[in-house]
Amino acid sequence: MSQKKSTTPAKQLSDAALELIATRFRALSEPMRLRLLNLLMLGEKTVGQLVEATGSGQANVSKHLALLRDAGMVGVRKEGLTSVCFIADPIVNELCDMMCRRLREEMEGKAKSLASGLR
Amino acid sequence: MSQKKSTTPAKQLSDAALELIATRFRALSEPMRLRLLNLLMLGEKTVGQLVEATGSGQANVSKHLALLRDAGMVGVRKEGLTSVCFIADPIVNELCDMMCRRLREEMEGKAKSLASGLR
DNA sequence: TCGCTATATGACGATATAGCAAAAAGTTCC
DNA sequence: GGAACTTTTTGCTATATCGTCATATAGCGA
Repeated sequence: MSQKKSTTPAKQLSDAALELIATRFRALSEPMRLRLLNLLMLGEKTVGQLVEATGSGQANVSKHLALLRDAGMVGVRKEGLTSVCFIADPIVNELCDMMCRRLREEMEGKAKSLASGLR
Repeated sequence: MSQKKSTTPAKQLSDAALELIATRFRALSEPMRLRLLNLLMLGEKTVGQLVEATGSGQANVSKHLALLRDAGMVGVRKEGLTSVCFIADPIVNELCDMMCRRLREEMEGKAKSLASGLR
C-alpha cells in the first residue's frame, strides 16, 4: 500500500476560493463547451472550423469560446482574418480524462452487476 | 522525459457522453456544493451539522446534497433520526485538489509577474 | 474607400437553478 | 397514538444561462 496518492488533508477553503473553483468547473459543465474542448484536443482550430464541426450557431460558439478563454482553458491566436483556438491549460485534458475514466468504471460496474443479476 | 502522464489521445465523445460529463462537472460548479464537499473531506457529517456549518437553509442544503448524491459523489447512511453524509467517490478529492493546485500556480505566477513589473 | 469574410457583441425569449418558507414524510421515544 | 425531532419535498421569486437573430468590429483585397 502507501500509494503516493497525495490527496491533500482537506484544507478549509475561503468563500473566494470556492467561487474561483466553482467558476472553473462551471466552464466544463456544458456539453457544447466540452465538445469544443474535445475538438481542440485534436489540434488547433479556427472559430469557423469549430462552428462547422459542432453544427451550432456562430454566435453561440463564439460566446462559449469567450467563456473558456476567460477561464484560461482556451487560448486564441489571431491569424489574419481568422482566430485560431487551442487548449491553453493542460488541466483540461487531465480533468476530462479523469472524469471519463471514472464514468467508464462506473458503467462497467453497473453492467457487471446487471449481468450477474440476469444470470 | 517520458512521463507516464497518460493523457489519452483525444477520443471523440458522443453527445450522451458529453451530457454525462457535463452533469458531473456541473455538480462541482456551485460554491455551496463545494463547501459541502469541503466539509465532508474532514469526515462524515449529518445534514444538520452541514446546515449549521454552512449557515445556509436546511432545504437548500438538502437539495444540494440530493444533487451530489445523484451525481454519485456523496453517500448517505441513515442512522436513527439523522442522515450521515460522506464522500462516496474519491474522484471528488482528486478533482478539487487538481483544480486548487492549478489555481495556486496561476496566482503565484500572476503575483510574480506583477512583482517583477513593480520592480 | 468599398465590398467581402471571420469573429465578437448586444438584445431577446425560453429554460434552469439558487435560496427561502411552509408543508410533508419518516424516526424515535413516551 | 402522539409529541419532538430530522430531513425531504413543494411552491415561489429572483437571477443566470443557453441559443438565436441582428448588428458591430476588424482584416484583407480590389
